[in-house]
Amino acid sequence: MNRFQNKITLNICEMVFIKDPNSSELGRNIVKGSIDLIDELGFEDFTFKKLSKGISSTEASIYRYFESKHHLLSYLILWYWGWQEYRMILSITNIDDSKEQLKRVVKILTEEIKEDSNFAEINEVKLNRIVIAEASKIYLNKKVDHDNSLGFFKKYKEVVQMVSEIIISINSTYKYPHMLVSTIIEGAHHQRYFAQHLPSLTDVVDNEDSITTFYQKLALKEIQ
Amino acid sequence: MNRFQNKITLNICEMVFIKDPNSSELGRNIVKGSIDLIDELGFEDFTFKKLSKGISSTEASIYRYFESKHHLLSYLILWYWGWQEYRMILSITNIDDSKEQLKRVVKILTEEIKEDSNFAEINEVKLNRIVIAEASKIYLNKKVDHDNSLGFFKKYKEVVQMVSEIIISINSTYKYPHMLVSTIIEGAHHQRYFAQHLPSLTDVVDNEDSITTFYQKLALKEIQ
DNA sequence: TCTTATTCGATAGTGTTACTATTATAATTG
DNA sequence: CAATTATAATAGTAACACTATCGAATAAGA
Repeated sequence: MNRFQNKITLNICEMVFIKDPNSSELGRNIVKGSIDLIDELGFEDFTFKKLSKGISSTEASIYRYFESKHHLLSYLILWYWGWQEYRMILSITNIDDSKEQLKRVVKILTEEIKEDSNFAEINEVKLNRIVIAEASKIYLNKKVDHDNSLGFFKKYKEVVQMVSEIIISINSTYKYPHMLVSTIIEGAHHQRYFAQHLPSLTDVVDNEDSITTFYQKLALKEIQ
Repeated sequence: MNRFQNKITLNICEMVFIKDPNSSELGRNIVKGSIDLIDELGFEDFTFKKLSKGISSTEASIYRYFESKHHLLSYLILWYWGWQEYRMILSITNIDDSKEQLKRVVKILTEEIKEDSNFAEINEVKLNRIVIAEASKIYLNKKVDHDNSLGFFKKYKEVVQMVSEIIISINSTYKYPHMLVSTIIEGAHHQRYFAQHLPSLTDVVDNEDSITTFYQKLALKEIQ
């Protein structure tokens, strides 16, 4: 299983970092430490100063890897979507029925994340919470067009494109595949957040994954 | 028409401001000026110092109305949902068919906003752009539970509840009305933003409102 | 009209954040 | 071993998010 690790890591766009954090111990500590700290404090209260204390390094050293905390967050999100893409590809390998493929990828994109032992330095559960609570901040700002041109959202787009192609193979005349997919992904993230903090905006019941069920059914009904 | 103005304005939760901005010229300038400036600069680069210059006042004076820029943004969003609620109520008055009601409220929640001359001091077009690009920041942070307990999201919840009730009157056994409604609202906002900045995540075509069409159809198919 | 309270602008100040710059030392590579 | 590179340590800056104080203008009440 480990053979995938390098592949995914290396795929991350070089524009997002100054020096590849995967190339050194300090770099890996920055990534690992930032996941812990952003999850704990939220992105607003997260600073390089606090991170540097946590990993026994200095602010200036972290700046040699990432231009800003915004870039570091973008790196984490990019890694996440690379990882999700890899999980999606695995999950539909050898599955011929497109509807079954769709069900499986929607499950991956909407379910609660469990830790993946293949990537020791990344806590996927925490990273998923970060994606839910912080990811939109990397594009909801005035630098979005610039960052987009540097490839910050490439992996996310690939994921959307991949699911869209499955949808088209189910119904080749369906007009809004990308809209449907991005609605499902963002929607599922919102629902998980609402379930925790604003429950009256959702209908989540315990001991069943109503979020995944909801979006799986929604997708199939919609594209018929 | 003007008779609605006070009603909506007064409905805004008092916890969100220190002094009611509607009670003075300065207060109204703060609101008007902040809409212009947040739309122009984005919430991150927006500061009370810049705003105070723009309205020829001082930072300290603005702090007498709002505890922080976060509170000011929350006020704007709260106003927006109060306004949307009022538009929704008007749009379904005397309409008996629940499906037609649903189509109409979904249209209001997903369409491109035109200016409403009833509220001179608020530029609804700019405010809508702010809601799309900045609104999620008022709940995607560690203060969400506290702010929720103070009623910051009350109007948004009421809007979701109102549409959910229409859905239930169409299909009383439907299990996920709130999930569907919040998915539609957040989804539509995302699609408008993606259409501008990340077009490969959506399928927007010019000279037709595909976003409204998409969500109207999605809603009806889903609850059948 | 005199008093009192409120509002607002002006100014100053504080701690924190998001960086940048410099230097010395330790580790790695050729 | 020499040369390069990586890192830690330290210092410094401009901007930001406030807080505090004070005095002038205005409005409200007696």
